[in-house]
Amino acid sequence: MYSIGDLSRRTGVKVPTIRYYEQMGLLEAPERSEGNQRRFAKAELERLAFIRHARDLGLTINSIRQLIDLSGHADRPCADADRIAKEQLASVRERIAKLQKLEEELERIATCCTGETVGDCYVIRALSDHSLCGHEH
Amino acid sequence: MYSIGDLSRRTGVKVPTIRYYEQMGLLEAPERSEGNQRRFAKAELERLAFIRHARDLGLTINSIRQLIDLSGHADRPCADADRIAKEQLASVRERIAKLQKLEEELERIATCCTGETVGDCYVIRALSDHSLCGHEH
DNA sequence: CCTAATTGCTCTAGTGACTAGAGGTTCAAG
DNA sequence: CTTGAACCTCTAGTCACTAGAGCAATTAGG
Repeated sequence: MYSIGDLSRRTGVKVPTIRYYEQMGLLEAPERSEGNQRRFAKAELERLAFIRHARDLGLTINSIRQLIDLSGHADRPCADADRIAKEQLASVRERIAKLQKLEEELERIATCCTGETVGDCYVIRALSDHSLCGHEH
Repeated sequence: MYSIGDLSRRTGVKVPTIRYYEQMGLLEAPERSEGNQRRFAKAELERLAFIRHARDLGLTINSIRQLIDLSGHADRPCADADRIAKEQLASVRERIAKLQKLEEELERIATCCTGETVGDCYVIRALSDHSLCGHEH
């Protein structure tokens, strides 16, 4: 039996966040001590590690809830789990592509500033004048 | 003089978002018609385009406010503007690096699922068992 | 000039995934 | 038995919007 603090130390998930996950239905309401404090079993530790991992991978609370529901039915086809992972992958790739465009543009903006005062600062001019951009966005 | 809808159409910023920016102090409170509707001058159109551009580049409202304050003092050294742009560039690069790690891992997870049912689904096992990961995170 | 459709107004509340704080209770070590 | 850390619940705040209610003003057509 782990206290909420134990769980937090073992998974790296902060204490209020664990309570939040419980509230959101990702963790089931655990047993309580006589004094009403949470006491978690090993299964809950593992589930929290799962949640942590999935969050690190950028899955939303909702996606994680779906996966947890899924994993409760070991007999179902895993196409859904596969789909969630693939969707996540697609969204990550999209975000990367978008950020790389920004990187390019910021690079140009941030390295070309030769002015001495704000009046002729390239950063501010570039932000004001879209036409200085390398490409559309 | 532009109505809020004109401004919205010209900049691509939604009407409620324009009001939100005003509330946040990014746009100054504009003149009003006799019937209390906002009437924007050209300067405000330009400022909104600036804001839009900066938001597209991922700058926070706070950073944008700083840049706007800065641009009001054309005589100041532009080191601050430069710093904001560089910080933004660094944060974008960080985000890209992080996402690329996720991409790698999701790729592995999403493409290796050969199981037919959730019981032996690689996606769910990989999320449960951190040790299946290619690298630390 | 009148009417209807569109656009505008303010205000409140909701989103996601937490985080912070108040004000109180329980637990474990010494 | 005391003390201080850890725990409890509840509310509110974060960021950058978005949605909706319930009205008022504007504009285009007839």
